Amino acid sequence: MLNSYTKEDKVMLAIDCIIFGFDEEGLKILLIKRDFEPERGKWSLIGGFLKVNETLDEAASRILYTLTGVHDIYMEQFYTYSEIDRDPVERTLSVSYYALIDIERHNEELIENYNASWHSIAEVPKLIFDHDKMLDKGLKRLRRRTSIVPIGFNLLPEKFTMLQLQKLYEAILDKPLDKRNFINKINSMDILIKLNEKDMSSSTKGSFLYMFDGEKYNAKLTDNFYLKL
Amino acid sequence: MLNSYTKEDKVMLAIDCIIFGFDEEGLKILLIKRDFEPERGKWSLIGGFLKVNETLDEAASRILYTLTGVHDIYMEQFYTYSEIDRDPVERTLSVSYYALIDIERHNEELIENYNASWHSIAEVPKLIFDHDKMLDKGLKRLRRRTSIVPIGFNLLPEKFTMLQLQKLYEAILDKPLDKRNFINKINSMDILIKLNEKDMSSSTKGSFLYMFDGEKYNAKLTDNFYLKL
DNA sequence: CTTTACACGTGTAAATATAACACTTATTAA
DNA sequence: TTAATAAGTGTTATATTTACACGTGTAAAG
Repeated sequence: MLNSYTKEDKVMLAIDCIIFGFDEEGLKILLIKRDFEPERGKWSLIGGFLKVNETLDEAASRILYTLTGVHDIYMEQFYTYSEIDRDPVERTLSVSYYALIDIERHNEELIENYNASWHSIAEVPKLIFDHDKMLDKGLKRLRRRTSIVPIGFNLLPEKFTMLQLQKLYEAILDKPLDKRNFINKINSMDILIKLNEKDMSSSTKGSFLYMFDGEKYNAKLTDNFYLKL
Repeated sequence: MLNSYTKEDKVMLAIDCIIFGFDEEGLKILLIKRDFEPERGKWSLIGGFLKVNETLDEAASRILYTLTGVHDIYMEQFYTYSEIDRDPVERTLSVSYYALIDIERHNEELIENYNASWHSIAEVPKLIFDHDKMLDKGLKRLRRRTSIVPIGFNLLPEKFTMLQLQKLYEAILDKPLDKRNFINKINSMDILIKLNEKDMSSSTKGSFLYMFDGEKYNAKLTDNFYLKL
């Protein structure tokens, strides 16, 4: 804004989204196999273009909804990519987001229609354009964020066991955690509700189910309160 | 990219830059007083528009050079703002950067020509548009980054005293630090070169000058090596 | 009915990291 | 020679993090 308003250049803005999910096998991302040129048949993050009358968050929500059939997905914008030739067809910048969803809670049919599928984070194929770079940065951001702020719950069903939660953190941080230390840490934060309900699928004894207590968490947000796992 | 390439909307992209500087008085930012509409006479971050043939980093560098006369300024992109009416004149998104410069090393004349001036971080006036929000987020990012990665040196002259470095960190983190603990921490990182040269301006005894050792630092980057101040 | 198998749940001690704290030293100017 | 001033330097106490092992409850098998 050093100059007055004159006709400035305009560009196309893509939104590309890393959709993270989690199951017994670990951390996964949702990719689509492109059925159009360029790069037909190659794997790609989920994306779309910004419309002139929506915000980036709205565009990201729209794109996420289109593919998953789910509203109100947790997401965070993390970087804007602008290499001149990043998209070989036309000058396009891309604002990247990552999103966290409960892997059970999405529309299978939509995913199939769009040629999408889940890939373990350790076995992600080569992606188009600069999507590899995006994934790298997004994953790093996710790691940093989850170890500070309890956003990981977005990857779990509403009710979960302590072991599930631990496995989730292990998958995200890509390192083993000590069971007792983990439980002590989580409990000391006092942001979980312990239910009078057990998951009996994993053992004869059964393991208690927990829920994330968003209200308690929000009440604590004033102090600089964080995890560090 | 769920759809094939058709005519997608295009938008104007601004780049807005928080230029941080540091002197005896503390942490400062460079602001310009707008001499054009809208918001004439109001304070604003330093900005400009992306040209179709440059990357965001190039645009940011260009804008920084225009105002300061300095090349190769340390900078980091941190968020892209997209509220529909953030700019009342025309639909414009803004990619925000922060930059760190040695406050002594810029072109006074240019700054005057552009109606720019330095403002202590504690006394920043109301800014135009969503620039307040940008500053808030940028400052938070700077705080987090400086306490992890030694980027603070970019705000100091090449040679500096320990006390200067401590004052810098105190200014960025906005909290007092213990002198001995600070020096021990910094020394334990082993990324400074102690010069055989003293700054005599502050005391009769004089205090040793140091330089940041970028090579040593880079060599250590492999391990997860960080400050935590 | 008893035993076995299995994962759940729990606490303490050692090691490490952080935080608190005060005096001696070098130099110049009075 | 003395006084004044900021520089430089280590140790102890506290807090945090890590390491580590066994009793418990339940269902299925015998």
